[in-house]
Amino acid sequence: MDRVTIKDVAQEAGVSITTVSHVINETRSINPETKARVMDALDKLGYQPNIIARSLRSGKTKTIGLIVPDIANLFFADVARKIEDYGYQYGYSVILGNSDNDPVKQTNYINTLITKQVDGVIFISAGGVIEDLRSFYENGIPVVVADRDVPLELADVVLLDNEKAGYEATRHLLDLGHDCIACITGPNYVSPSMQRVEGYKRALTEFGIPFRSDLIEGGDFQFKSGELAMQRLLAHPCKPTAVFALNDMMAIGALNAAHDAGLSIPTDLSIVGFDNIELSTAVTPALTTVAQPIDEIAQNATNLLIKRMQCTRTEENIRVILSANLIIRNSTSRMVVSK
Amino acid sequence: MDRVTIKDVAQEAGVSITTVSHVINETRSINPETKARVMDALDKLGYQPNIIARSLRSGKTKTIGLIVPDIANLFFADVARKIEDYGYQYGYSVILGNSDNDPVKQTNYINTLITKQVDGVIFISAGGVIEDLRSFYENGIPVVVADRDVPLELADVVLLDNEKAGYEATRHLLDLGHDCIACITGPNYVSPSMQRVEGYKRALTEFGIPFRSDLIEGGDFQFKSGELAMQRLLAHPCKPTAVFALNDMMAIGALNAAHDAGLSIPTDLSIVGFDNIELSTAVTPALTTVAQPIDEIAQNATNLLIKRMQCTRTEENIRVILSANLIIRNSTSRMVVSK
DNA sequence: CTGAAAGCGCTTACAG
DNA sequence: CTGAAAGCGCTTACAG
Repeated sequence: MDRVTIKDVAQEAGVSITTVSHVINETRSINPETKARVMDALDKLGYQPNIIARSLRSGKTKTIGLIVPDIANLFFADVARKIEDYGYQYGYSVILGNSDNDPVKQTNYINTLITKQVDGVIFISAGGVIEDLRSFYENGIPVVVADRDVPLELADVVLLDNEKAGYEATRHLLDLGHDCIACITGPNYVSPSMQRVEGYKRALTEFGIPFRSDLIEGGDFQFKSGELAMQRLLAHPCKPTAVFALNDMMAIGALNAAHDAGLSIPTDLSIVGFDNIELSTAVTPALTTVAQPIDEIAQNATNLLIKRMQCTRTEENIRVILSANLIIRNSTSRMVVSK
Repeated sequence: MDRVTIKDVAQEAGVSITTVSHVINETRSINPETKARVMDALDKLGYQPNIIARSLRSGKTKTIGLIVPDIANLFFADVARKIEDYGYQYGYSVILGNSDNDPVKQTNYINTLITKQVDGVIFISAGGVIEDLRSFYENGIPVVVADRDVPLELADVVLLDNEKAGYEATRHLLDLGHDCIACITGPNYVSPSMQRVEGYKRALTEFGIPFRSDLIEGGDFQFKSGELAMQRLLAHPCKPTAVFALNDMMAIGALNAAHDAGLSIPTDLSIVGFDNIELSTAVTPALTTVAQPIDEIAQNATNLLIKRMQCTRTEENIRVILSANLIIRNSTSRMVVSK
């Protein structure tokens, strides 16, 4: 039950630990017979390297930290899953930190990850005191900022073109003839929310429709907030005939509020979501939504980080901007000029 | 930018590293003045212990592994979040492994966690070759099995009384007058699914209703499977008036299939789910469901594991069986004796 | 082609 | 009350 060490193997094979180490790591050429003896010993004793010792020596832990704002948001769950997959492919484990949209928890995680000596971090901000990120920098830990931009130029960044995506979603509703389009936003200190709203405004302007701030309802990207926002909108004098919710979770909340109010979707109200989580096809009606390229986000973030960790990239920080993709399903339809 | 070590601190304070170590860990009494000097040096240099070195020495990594079958299932996402919280409280980080219901990935993760030398593991099985668990045992890594039972008595176990929960859910439908009650199950090699079905059968028997295997549809605990199962049930000659889906994700899928088929819930069809994920209140109608005590599950699992890791418990393995709690919402109603 | 030894940064018997 | 030194399990210059 006691762990087998390189020393045991050396003894078994009758060679030095140096040789065993070189056999294991293939770091120098070894007499084939010696090598075979070592291999046998390795096998016989069931040697497993102690990576703690290896880490101490190399200064690398082969571990990356991932901080997400809300793991119960299926979008982040998906992103986390993909990042884990890609990390695994390159031999990295992922320590997941769920900041729960709480800047204090976020700070705690940042400190934990530093203490744990992760080799790198993928960071999806919950907002708050982003100065914390500087600690990574000061500890020489590379960071890739994903999904939500952060006003500190200390990291590579992988983002969506949220402005364009917001524009296209709104444009879709405008093309269907809607002219009273509400918007349920995320927290306004979060860059994707702000930028999608910018896109929304641009589309309105293009169609000569004045922007009305009273058609903007603030949510927090969770179900409940979408439901509550929709309820407020339903009480609005200018009954909106369409709603652009800045994520699917809130769109689903809005859908329910509308159902509860006896509206039929999309006849009485068109709804567009954002993210294209799996659930968006599972609700009724299936949600028209803006698909995020989750796989690309995860892949780019992981790749950039790995390059930094392995120092194959030491140049300037890079900004990757990806494109979203409107998916038209059954929650939107041409405005009915009824009543 | 170079890490500050205990040696730097010793030099700064003009003492030995032994003394610094003892100050840090409060492991022996130190002359107050010396102590103050060391504290100052610690502070001034911003010393952070290198936990890798500490781990190498102590053989402990203060890390626990958590293996879940599907992180995109909100139930597991919630469990994971809670376990992480509790672990954090005791100074443990959590490495999350998502087996994706894939026995091969599960085996991979098991090996990764062993390699990473986690101090303990909380294991929610995806089924498959559970013999893998033995490797933890052989490496002296304590395991707590949660949610899904495993036919190996090598670990403490935290489970729900699934039979009783299944009974109560079915009983609720029977009390409402339903007598043709379908059941959408999970994979049948997974203990909670089997046991909930047992409870379902017992309730039927108690009401003198013969069990009909053609009213059982197999799913995989994901949305889509609930939807597909419901579609099959709708084509069933004996139109069931009620469905017991063994988790909320499938219940929501079933809800949609029913909506799509033009049924109104609960008038035409009652649906009971299982888990009480947040989403169950966000769909329309809100789901009657069996609430799992997620917090208790997480807390018990974490506590048992911590005791094992700290060797404060060395006795026989323990089995904690928790109770679920039926929550009646709007997706179930008295059977209408119509048509 | 191979080995003895230093060193990664800690903790902790051992000695005084 | 304090310190010198061994040792955790590796990797890797250095030497031959």
